[in-house]
Amino acid sequence: MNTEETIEELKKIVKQKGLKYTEQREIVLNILLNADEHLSAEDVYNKIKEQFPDTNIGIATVYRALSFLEEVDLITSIAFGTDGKKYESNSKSHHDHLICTNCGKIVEFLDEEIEKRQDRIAKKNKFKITSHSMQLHGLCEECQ
Amino acid sequence: MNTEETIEELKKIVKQKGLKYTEQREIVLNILLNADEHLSAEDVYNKIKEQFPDTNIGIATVYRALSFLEEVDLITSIAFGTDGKKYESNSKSHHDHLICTNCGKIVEFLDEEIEKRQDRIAKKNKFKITSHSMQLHGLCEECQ
DNA sequence: CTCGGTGCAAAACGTTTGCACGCGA
DNA sequence: TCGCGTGCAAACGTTTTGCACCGAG
Repeated sequence: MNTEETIEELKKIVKQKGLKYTEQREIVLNILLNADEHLSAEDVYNKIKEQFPDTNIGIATVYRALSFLEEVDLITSIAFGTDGKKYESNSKSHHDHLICTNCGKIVEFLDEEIEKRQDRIAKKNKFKITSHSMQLHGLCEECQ
Repeated sequence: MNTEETIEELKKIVKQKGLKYTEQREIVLNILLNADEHLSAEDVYNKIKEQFPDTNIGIATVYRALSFLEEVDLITSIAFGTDGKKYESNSKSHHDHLICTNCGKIVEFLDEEIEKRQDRIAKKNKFKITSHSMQLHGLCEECQ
C-alpha cells in the first residue's frame, strides 16, 4: 500500500466515524509512511517542524494523532525498555523485531513458521489475537 | 529453583562483586519469587509495604534493587504498551506471553519450535541475543 | 452554527538522581 | 573505619489534560 492509498484510507475512516479530517493527522501519517525507521512521538514532532515548517503543530497534537492512528490500525507501536513507544506505519508488511540493547538499532524479520505457531498457540488458549510483537533483544554485530 | 536457593544465589553474587547484602534487596527478590504474576515497580513497592510493614523502604530503592537484580540476571522485565516495565523472577523457566488487551490477564506459554527459530534468526542477523520477549495481544476467552 | 480538533501551558506519571545519613563488610 | 546502599525529595523526560479558540462539516 502506498502513501496516497493509505491517506485515502484515513479519509475514509475519518468520514465513516463522523470525525474531522485535519491537515495535522495527514501530516503525522505521512511522516510515518515515508519513514524507514521507527519513530518516537518526539521524532515525528521534529520531522514535522523540519519538513513542514509552515505548519504550526503542538507536541500534544502529535500524541493525539498517533493514538488515533494506532486505534484505527493505520500505524503500530512497539515499546521496549524505558525508551518509550516507537511507531511505524502498517503499510509495511508484518514483521517482528531484533533490537540492539546497546545502540538501539532495530532489524526487522519475518518467519512464517513462527507466525503459524503463534496462531496455533492463541487458538489453544482461546485468545482472539489482535496483534502480536516479538522482540529479540541483544547486541548487534557492531556492538558485540 | 526455589526461594532459598535463589536468595543464596543473590548472596553469592553480591559477595563476588564486593557489594553489600541488604535486607531491601532480599525483600524485593523475595516478593518477585513468590509472586505468580508480573509486577511493576510500584506493585512491588506496595507489596513490601503490605507484607513487610516494619521495613521502611523507598520507591527509589525498589527501582535500584530491580535494576540490580535484572542486571545480575535473577529477574527479567517485560514492557508492553504504556504500562511501563513489569518484572518476574527468573526462577521460573523461560516462557512467552499472551496478553489480554481488555482485562490485562497474562497467560504464559512455551513453544520449543519458536525458540529454536528465534535462535536461528538471531544467528542469521549476527545478533548475540541476551533475552527476548514474544507477546501476543488480543482478547482472552472471557473478554471476547 | 456545532462541536471535534488544535495549540499552549500546566499537570500527571513513572523513573532517576543528588544528597546526607546509616549500616554492612 | 570506609564506602556502598538507603530514604527522601527534587528533578527529569515523556505523555496527558484543561482550556479557550479555531475551523471542518
